[in-house]
Amino acid sequence: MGRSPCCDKNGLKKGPWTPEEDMKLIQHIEAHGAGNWRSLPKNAGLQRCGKSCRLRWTNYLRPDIKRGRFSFEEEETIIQLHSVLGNKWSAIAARLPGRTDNEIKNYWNTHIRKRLLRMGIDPVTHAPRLDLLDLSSLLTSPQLNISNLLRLQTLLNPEALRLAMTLVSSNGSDQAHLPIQFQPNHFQNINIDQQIPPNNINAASFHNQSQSLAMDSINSSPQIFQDNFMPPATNASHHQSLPSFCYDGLSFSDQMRPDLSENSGFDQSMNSNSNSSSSNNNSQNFSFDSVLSTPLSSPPTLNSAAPFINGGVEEERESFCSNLLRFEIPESLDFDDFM
DNA sequence: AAACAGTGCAACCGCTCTGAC
DNA sequence: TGTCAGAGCGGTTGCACTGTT
Repeated sequence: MGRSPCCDKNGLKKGPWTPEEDMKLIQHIEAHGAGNWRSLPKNAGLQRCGKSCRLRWTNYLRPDIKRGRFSFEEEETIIQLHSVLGNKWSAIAARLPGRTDNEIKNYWNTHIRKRLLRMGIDPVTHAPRLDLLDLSSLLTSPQLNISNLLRLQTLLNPEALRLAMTLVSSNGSDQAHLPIQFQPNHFQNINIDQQIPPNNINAASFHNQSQSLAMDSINSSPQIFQDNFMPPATNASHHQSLPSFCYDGLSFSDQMRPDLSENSGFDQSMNSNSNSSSSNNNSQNFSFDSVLSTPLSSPPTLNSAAPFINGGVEEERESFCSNLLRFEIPESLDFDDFM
């Protein structure tokens, strides 16, 4: 629409800011306040365009900017908010005092996104995806066999799982032991995602969480993987001892339920989750309603994160990231605020 | 020790959207 | 209603730092 460029490029400096430029900008804003970015460079004696000044101020020089590594809580909050808001970095930044949208975006792209991908979680949808996992490492795991894959079937992308099954079978497993679910064309019948109402974002989100929790158990340590996915216990009563977190409202059939040992990391994770829920009514039943009943006055709950606050190595964080994917969203949270 | 590759981050670009006038 | 400035966003670049060979 014939709009003039934001600044005259001729004679304007680009690139890293010098301390002198920073001082000029800070002193000018302290004296006159932020705003009028177009005229600010001239008034402040800066050879920069207004946009560059605005970005420098908002992303770096603002006195309330918090520098340094993201804490565990911040990281958790980013993931939680991103699952709800998507790439609305400014909206996310508004919930993280001292952090800028640009900083959060960079941190997401360089750290969180990569880590979610390594965990086999789609950073866009926050859904677990086996095709994003390092399948080769899974397949070389001594714990991998048909039984283990059977246990994974409720959690993973069916097509990817079928590929895994094919690979395992080709490695010498007896295909005669393949259950009916793994026969050709059967996976489409257990496509979990198809059971989620396509427009029910909340349901899908929490559905993703439950899958993410399980995926994290798989990914975080071989021992947990073994605990959760070694040959099935024959005691069917285990199902009854499980919280119904994974299944409520999702129409999982009994056949699709993972058979988890009572003392598995998965189970413990579930229990800790229900224990930390403000709506916990001492029942192990977990429904979306209970998740949504967290009071608005409290920020997104940071469950059991204390040992890793502002510390801990990357591996620790990864092994603990079941919490990262655990959401407690206040029922009265007005999502319109974000939009 | 040097060369190289990988990584993280600040900063920029180009575009769209929003609200004030 | 059109124009404009500011804000926001996704993508990208350049450079410093670090780890590996």
